Formats: sequence, structure tokens, C-alpha cells
Amino acid sequence: MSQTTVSRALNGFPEVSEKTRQLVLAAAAKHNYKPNSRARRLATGKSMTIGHLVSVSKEHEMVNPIFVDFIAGASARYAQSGYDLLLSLVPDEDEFNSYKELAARSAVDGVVVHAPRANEQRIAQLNDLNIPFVVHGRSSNTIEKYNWVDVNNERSFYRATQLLIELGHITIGLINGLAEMDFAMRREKGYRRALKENQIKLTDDYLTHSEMTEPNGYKNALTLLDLPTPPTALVTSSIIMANGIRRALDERDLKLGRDVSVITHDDDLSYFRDAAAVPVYTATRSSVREAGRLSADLLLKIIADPGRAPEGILLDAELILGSSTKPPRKP
Amino acid sequence: MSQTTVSRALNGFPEVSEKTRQLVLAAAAKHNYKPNSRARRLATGKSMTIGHLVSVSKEHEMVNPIFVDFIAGASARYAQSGYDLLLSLVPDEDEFNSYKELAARSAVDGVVVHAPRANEQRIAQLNDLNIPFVVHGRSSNTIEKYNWVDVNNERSFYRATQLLIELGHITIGLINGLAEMDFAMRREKGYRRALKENQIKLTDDYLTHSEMTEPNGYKNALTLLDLPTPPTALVTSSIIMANGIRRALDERDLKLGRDVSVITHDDDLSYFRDAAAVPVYTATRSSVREAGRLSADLLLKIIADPGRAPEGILLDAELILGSSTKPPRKP
DNA sequence: ACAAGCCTTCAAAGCGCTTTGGATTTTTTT
DNA sequence: AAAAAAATCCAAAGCGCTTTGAAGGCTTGT
Repeated sequence: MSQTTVSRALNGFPEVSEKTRQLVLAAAAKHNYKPNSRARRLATGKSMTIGHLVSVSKEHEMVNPIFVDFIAGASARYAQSGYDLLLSLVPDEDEFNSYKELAARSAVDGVVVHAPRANEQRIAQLNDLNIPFVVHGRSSNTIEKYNWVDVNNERSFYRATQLLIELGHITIGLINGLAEMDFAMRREKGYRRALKENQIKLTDDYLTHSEMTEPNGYKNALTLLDLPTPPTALVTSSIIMANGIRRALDERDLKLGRDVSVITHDDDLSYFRDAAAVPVYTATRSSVREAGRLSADLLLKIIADPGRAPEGILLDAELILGSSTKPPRKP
Repeated sequence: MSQTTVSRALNGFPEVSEKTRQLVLAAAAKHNYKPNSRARRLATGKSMTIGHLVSVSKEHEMVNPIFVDFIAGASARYAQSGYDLLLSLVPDEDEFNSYKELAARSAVDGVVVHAPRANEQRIAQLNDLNIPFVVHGRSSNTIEKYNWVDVNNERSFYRATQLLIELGHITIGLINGLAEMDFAMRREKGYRRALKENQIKLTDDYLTHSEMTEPNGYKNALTLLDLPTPPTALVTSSIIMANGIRRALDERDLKLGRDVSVITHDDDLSYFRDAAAVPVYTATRSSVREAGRLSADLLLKIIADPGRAPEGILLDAELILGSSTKPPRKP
């Protein structure tokens, strides 16, 4: 049997009879034959690989655990379509060079961009490189068209803040992610809008920006609690920070909910799933794993049809009531 | 200039003069030329790719965040040596098939095995497939020779338990990872040995096994605290569970350290770095990122020299004193 | 000045597939 | 039964590199 026939049988071309195809498939299965990826990729001109470049800040060397869940969502989709996932953690200063290199040696058919900043250089750069990509998040100060999957951060944090205000809170702190991050900026915007609409004036002292680690949650909560007029409620961007906040409250002998209300954004991380009947935290919840799935689907669509007009997928976070929010304690 | 000369100049062969090489390099830099990965890999017969298969339990769909930090460590090493990192999250039931498929289509030059069980099938299977691999961890009930990088789990937990006993604790609980995991088994062994050497007899009620999530830490701590004779000290396998334990203590109005002592294993995760002058938790600490680096180095060595005798690298966790351990409270 | 020897360059083969275009066989139509 | 059409199959080219084996250009020694 000729090489051509085998190749066609394996790749589902119609020129080969069903009988022959079955024969080929049986033989392949028997000998555990799979076409060599390297040869196949050279012949087809496709890399059958999606790149995920996540940048690691040189100073802090930190990698946000949400990536695992995001990638868990995406990975399954790639596998279904026969794509491999190439992961690269790059120091943020040579982020662009990494993209350029991947493009030059054409190692990937597409990439997903993680953690975009409010004005993100990578988007224009990737458009220039002409390599299909999807951004997980958006970039506010970018005019270029691009594909993205994001949560409605502004609205979520507006609602969260609004909820606290309706409960009677006036002094509300925001423990946010790094200031340059797009999601952090949008969340701050939502927070500010709610305050403004309710004629609440707060200085920027009630606002912190940092990498969303547990220790930072702790530290920033303490900072806010030490203000002359400490907040009676906190909004925070990550359930990991919320863990730190709880530790700070604990140390100050304050009770979560009773003494200080907390609303957190909840990415529904598998190792922090707040799934009790009454969740621990009132939260703006949106599954980052689902975002991973959607991003993967979108990227595969773009690759299949390069002419496609850029698309944005906006996910609405649910506002889930838990036991960490109560009216402020009467003095 | 001929293709040969260019290829040799780029790949650092001695047959090309320094002058020519500089010329070639300059031209390559100018046009941002990088040899096409696909072609190069076919020609050399190497995939220049390392596979990381992490298995996702079908039911829980969970991915342990320690992978991010481990991979962050490994990824840098791969990049240095020109290797790509192929990440695949596979449902645990078709773990083996995934390896087989990777081998058949020869998509990787080596793999690292994550989260080995006490008797791990994959080791024999990979030896059969004859594909270079390193295990992050070990597998107790495996006779095969293999390369591994592991922490001295048994000794760490022996020391941790011993420390609690020396402080005066008698009733000590262990909140461990899944029972089938090798690390969990070893840690239990260390815990039991310390108890035994001190003639302390405890039923298995003081021992829990589960995936190491925050909610499980919480739940299991409550279970232990609700025993007729509640433990005055707890040892746990993950700082994420420790967060859950602290929540449980908080809910019971118990103070970490004062009322209940806790020692946790600390993988030094970037988002949970316990770096205060006096750490929050007394901990057996070992950087999983460092383990990632070492595993990568070892794997690259094996690939470069396939004849190499299998090697094991045993890391000793430090026992770090924090403020979560005190003598038991006098009743 | 010429042969020997080394340094440098090159043409061509080959990596293991897919894909093209043509050849062969089988089926259908007249 | 012969011709036309459809269904199969096949040989060979090509994907973009690396690598082999041989040729060309320089230098050195006599």
C-alpha cells in the first residue's frame, strides 16, 4: 500500500475507500503508529502549537496561580483539536523579543496574551508580526483591533461597591492588583463610580495596588485598618488577597463580616473554590477556567479563518452573596 | 553564500571562518532570521521540546498551584538550552495514553512526571517507552531505576512532629494530601515515627487525607477540632491548607499558635511567600521552584547523555520557626 | 615555481511526512 | 460489449533545514 494512501486514510480524505481506511487504521493502531509530528509539521507548514507567554516580573519572580486554571481550561480545547500548548515564562523585559523569536522561527500558530496592561505594547507588536492572538483581558488605551476575552471588571466592582454602600458602609477600601494592569484600572473605575454616584468622598489612602499575593493582602489590609478612620468594608481583587485580609482582621481581633465586610473577586480557582451553600466571601465570581476555554476556542477559530473580524467576548461576573458582608457595626 | 555555510555559521561549527560567521550573524540579525523550527527539528531528528503532563482528576478537575512555580523554575532552564516546554493537562485516566502518543509521534525529547503515587505505573511505562524522564517526587513501591528530584518528606515531617512533641504537645493531628500520593505517604510515615518514638498513641481519627485545597484545610481542621479530645497541634502538607486551617480556628475563636499550634509544609510559592522576619507559620520549607530548576537540569543532562546511570536528587527541607507553634495552653 | 596540506566553501542528499497530477482499476452508461 | 465516468491508488516532488563528501582557494615547505 502506498504512502499516499496511508496518509490520506489517516487524515480523512475522501479519495480513499472506507474499506482501505479501516485497514490502515487497524494497522496503525496495531503498531501504535502516529505520524511523526516533526515531519508532519514541516510538510503541512503548520506548527500545530499554541504559545502561552506569561511574563514574570524580574524583581518579584512571581507567577499568578490563576494561570494554571486558565491554562487547564484552554489545554483541553487544544488537545481536542490536535494542538500542543507551548508554555514560556519570560522575564517581562524581553517579552516582545520572545514573541518575535517565536514568530521568526515560526514555532507557533497563535498565542494568547496574558495579563495585559492598561496600555499594552504587545498588541500592536503582535499585529505587526501578523501572528494570530487572543488577549485574556483588554487594554484600555489601545486603538488597535484585536481579539479578547474579558470579564466586565468595571461593572463588577461598581456593583460590589454599590452593595456595600447599600448596606450602609461609607468608608470602603479597595485592595487592588498592580496599578498598570488593565483589570485593576477598570475595577478602580467601577469602585470610584459607585462612590461618586453616592456622593462619598474618600482619599486615595483607601486604595492600594500590589501584586495579589497573600502577604500583600495582609499588609495592605493592615495599612488601611491603621488609618485614622479605618474602613468598615473592603473590596479586593483576588481571593488569595482575601485570605491575607482575613489574617489581618484576625490579628486585629476583628471578625470578617461582623466588624469588617469584604467583597472579593473570585476567579473560581480550583484550590480556593468557595462552594459552601453560603459562601465564605461575598464575591464577584467568574470562572477563569471558562475564560481559558473561550479564549482557546476563539483562537482556534481565528487560526482556521484568518480573515475573521476581531471579536471581543465579555463575560459578566456574578455577584454572589456570602457571609462576609453585613451592615457596618453600630459604634 | 551557500546554505551550508550559513547553517554552519549559525550553529557554531568550526569549519567556518570567524569573518564569515560575523557576516552571517549580522545578516541574520538584520532580517530577523531564525531557522524555521519545524524544518530544523525534522532535519536534526530532535524535537527540542520537553513535555510536562500534569494529570487532572476527572472528578475534581483540580490543578495544584505548585505546578506554576515548579514550571517557572524549569522553564527558564529549558529556554537557556533552546528547548520548548510542552504542557498538557490530561484527565488522569488517559495519562498513559498521552505519554504513548507523545512518544509515537515523537513530539518530545523528554518528559517530567508530576505528582507520583506511592506505586506509580507511569515509571515502568516510561521506561518501556524508552523516553527520557525525571520524576518530581519518588514512588515508594517501584523497583525500577529512574531519575528523580524529591524533598526528604519523611524526615521533614518527623522533625516537625518531633518539634511539637518537644513543645509539650501530645495530641497532634495530620492534615495530609491524598493518601495515594507518594509524598503524603512519606509524610505520614515521618509523623507516625515521631509519635511512636515518644510512645504517643493516636487513632487514625487524627489523620485526614484530601486534595490540598483551602476548603479542605478548613473542613478537615474542623473535623479534628470536633473530636472528643481535640488536637492541640496540627501538621499539614500545604500552605494553602494552612490558610483553611486558620479560617477554621478563627471560626472556633481559637488563636493560631496560642490555642492550636500549626506546622505546615511550605513550597515557597510565589503567591504565598511567608517571608516576614518571624514567619507566620513554622514550616518545613523547600522551594518547589528550585526543584523545577534541578529537575530541568537533570533531564537535559539525561537527554544529552542517554547512557547515564539514573540519579536521585534529595532536597532537605529546612525547618523554619515561625509564630504558629507554642507550647500547648495549660487547661 | 610546484606540490602538499590546510582552511573554507559548496552541491546534493536526506529527514518523514503531505500533496499534486497522473495511472490504474472498477463501476456505470450507452 | 465498448466507451465514459467514477473511484482508487501510486510515484514523485517538495516542505526548509542539517549534514555529508567533495571541490576550490590559500598558505607553507622545498
